[in-house]
Amino acid sequence: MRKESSTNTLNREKIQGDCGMAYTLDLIGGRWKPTILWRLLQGKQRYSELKKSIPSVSERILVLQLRELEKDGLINRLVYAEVPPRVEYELTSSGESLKPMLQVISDWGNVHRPRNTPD
Amino acid sequence: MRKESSTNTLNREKIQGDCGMAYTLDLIGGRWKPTILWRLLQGKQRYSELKKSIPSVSERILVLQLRELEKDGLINRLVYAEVPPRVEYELTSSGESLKPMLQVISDWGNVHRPRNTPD
DNA sequence: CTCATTACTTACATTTTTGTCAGTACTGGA
DNA sequence: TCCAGTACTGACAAAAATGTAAGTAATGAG
Repeated sequence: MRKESSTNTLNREKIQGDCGMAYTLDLIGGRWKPTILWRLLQGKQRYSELKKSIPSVSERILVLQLRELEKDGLINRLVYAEVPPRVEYELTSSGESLKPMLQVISDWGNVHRPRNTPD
Repeated sequence: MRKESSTNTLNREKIQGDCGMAYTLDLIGGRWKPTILWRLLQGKQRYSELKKSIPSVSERILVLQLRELEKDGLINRLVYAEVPPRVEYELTSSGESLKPMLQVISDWGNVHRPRNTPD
């Protein structure tokens, strides 16, 4: 998915190495990652529950974002040897440690963003 | 640059309307925005100074990111009627209000990221 | 044997972001 | 007239992110 040595990738890596902010933002910056993390802060969730609670993601993308969060050590994927399959996702301790930060980010946004009109 | 009604764009807008976190992350999430904001937290900077302090950005992208930050109300663009031209960028009060949040994001990243080896 | 259930994959297409490189506009001074 | 200096802009190209639609694997219930 990523070329190894495009200027784009090199720049990304360079910035992240220099700047904690860029690193953090890359981890939580995917389209659906904030939503997923927010859900998981409420506790462990099955794949199907996540899917239901975020109806506009396609499965492909949901899985993709979950895999990245897992690779980055923010969530755990718990597979139960059952049929039909059961897979649960939960925050790692590293993921949990995001909580205060996510709260601050959320608060800033809620103060400054234009709101959706509730119907 | 953006189609108005691609699923992609609609999803972005929907999420942002529902979730302060997604809104905030979209504002500060561009490749060079954290770096630019970090610079500007140190004070007003001329275009040429920004360019010099971030040597790997191309001018086109630098300008693009500055324009977006401006559109989103985080920075001001001050144009002096001089020749050769002089343009300075500074944080708005809204931009300044990001400071504690950026600090938290930066700190989290610095604790958790793998470091660049200093040469 | 067939079906329902769950958690995915795969192939492909579209949209968005980022980057390259060359050029422009202005004007005061040599 | 020609050039230096500053802050851009434009045409084009590559890479990355996101989305669509259809299919797969396993197995216990009926």
